[in-house]
Amino acid sequence: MSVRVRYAPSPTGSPHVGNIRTALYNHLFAKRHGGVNILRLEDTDRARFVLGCEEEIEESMRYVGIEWQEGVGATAEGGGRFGPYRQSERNEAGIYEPHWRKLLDDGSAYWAFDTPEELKEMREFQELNKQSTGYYGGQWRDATEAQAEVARVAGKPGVVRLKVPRGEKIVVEDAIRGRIEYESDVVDDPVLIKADGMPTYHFAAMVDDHLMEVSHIFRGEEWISSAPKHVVLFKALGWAPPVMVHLPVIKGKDGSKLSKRHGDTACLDFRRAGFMGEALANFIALIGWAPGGDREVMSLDEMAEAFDLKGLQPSSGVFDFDKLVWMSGMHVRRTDPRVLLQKVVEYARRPETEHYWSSRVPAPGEVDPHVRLRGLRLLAESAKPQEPSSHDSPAGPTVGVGQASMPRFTEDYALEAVKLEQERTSSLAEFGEKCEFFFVDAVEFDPKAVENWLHEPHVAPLFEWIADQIGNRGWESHQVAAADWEALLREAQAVLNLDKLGPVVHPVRVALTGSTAGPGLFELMAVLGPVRVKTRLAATQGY
RNA sequence: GGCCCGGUGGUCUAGCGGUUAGGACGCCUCCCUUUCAAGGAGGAAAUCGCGGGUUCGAGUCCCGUCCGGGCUACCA
Repeated sequence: MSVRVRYAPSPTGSPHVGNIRTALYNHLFAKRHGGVNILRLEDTDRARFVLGCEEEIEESMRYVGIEWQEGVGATAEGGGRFGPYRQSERNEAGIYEPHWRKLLDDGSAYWAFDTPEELKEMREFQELNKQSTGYYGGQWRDATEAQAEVARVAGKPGVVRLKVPRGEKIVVEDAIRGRIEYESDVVDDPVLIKADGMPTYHFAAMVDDHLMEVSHIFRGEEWISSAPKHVVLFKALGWAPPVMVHLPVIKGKDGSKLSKRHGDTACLDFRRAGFMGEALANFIALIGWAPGGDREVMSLDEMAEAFDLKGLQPSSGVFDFDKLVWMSGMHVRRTDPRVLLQKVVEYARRPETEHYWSSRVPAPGEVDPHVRLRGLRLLAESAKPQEPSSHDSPAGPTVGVGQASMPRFTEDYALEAVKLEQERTSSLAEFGEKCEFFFVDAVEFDPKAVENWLHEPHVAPLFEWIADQIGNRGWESHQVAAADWEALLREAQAVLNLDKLGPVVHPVRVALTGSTAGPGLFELMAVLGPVRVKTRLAATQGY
């Protein structure tokens, strides 16, 4: 049997991470078995339809790296040979009607004309008598065609309901949990066709799954209690049901269902926050799925190769943001620096990035979003293609003729900066504040760092000596390797008669970066270049 | 209320009748080191929700119970 799966969201809002995880599993499973992944839109509820969210669905999927070969947005002609793939269009095309007509004809379904008031009354009565609530027939389940005709002629709006057999056992086979049995007497008769002529999820989704030859249904756990209805429906239609896979929910840190309260929950929120799609995919895939062994950090391809229904979890999981950050860092480190720079620049240039951070109130201990944005902007700016230069030095070509003129920022310079920060950065956004000092004219100092390292008496003569040496050695006209910087600073240590390298390294670092933390000093100096080093050293006078 | 699903350290999980209950995040200590990370080595942290059984032996099987979640719409 060939694997055909579908992600079938309803366009009622931007997909959150739980939805996207379902979509991701579809993709992984399809890829694992060389099958087909379908994107189908369940837009049968006109009241809840949200304009523009179809794009958000596709964006979300592309962001985390989900591929689909068929359906809405697929490259195939018309989306594929089972189109259309929007249920509203399918209904218009008359795809569902013959099937519910057939159910009506053979007595598997019936017309019901209850008013909302009548239904409400029924429910209240049931609750009062501690019965299970639901529609178990009322006066319409066994009404004659003549009675139905009377109601129809009277202009009463009617719905088509499935006639769930009574006194039977309904067995649902769930791929994760196994066999689940239901007394058919507690399964109420679901509406198949609404009064407005639209099919409900129960009907449209199942008919489509069959027509589209779907082999496995991946969907949220909240569907599990509707599953018996679907089993009955398939049987009534004379079709074999697909394998059902009910996925556990993703909860927030406090154990409740993930919601706005928990911060970012929409998939695209994480793109705005600067997480690479693959990292998010890796992280959410592992809530509810264990690849076996001790594997955790995986690419999409690796996950697809390892994906197996057996690793799926029946219990719900908590979204642990800290672990996402860790996972994200692991992916940052795995990424080729050139690709990484490209991603950072792309991120920096996306308008939503600016919106996201500028409207954000920083949590205690969180970096100032404005510093982050400034760094991102500078990074993107420098990575702009410049007029061609003959030499591709990391320090970049110099502007003007004077010896001490400031080298311009180039893409290569940005690349070197990203390379140096790569292993200590855990998201695209973080490159903002991490790389900022590479690009600014005047470094912003951390008061504490200044206090600790710039007030030592040896600092002024140290900086002076280094500046002199840069001049004396004629370093300003070319780039200087990290090893040469190291040699210079070690010499400074000897000249100033310091017993450790620390008192040399730390003040210089503060002068150059404004901070006590960061990449290796010598490497960093090699990237900044002699001119900038000298300038920054001089700028600390007065501190 | 009714029906259904779930329950291994704070979190994600391995386990599938016999293990000192393993790994990962987070936390702590140490090493590496010019700082911060990363990396390496350790540590604290789970009587496997609880109570009964079955068994020589149970996280693993059975029953009960508690807690959490879902559904109970002409929403999906």
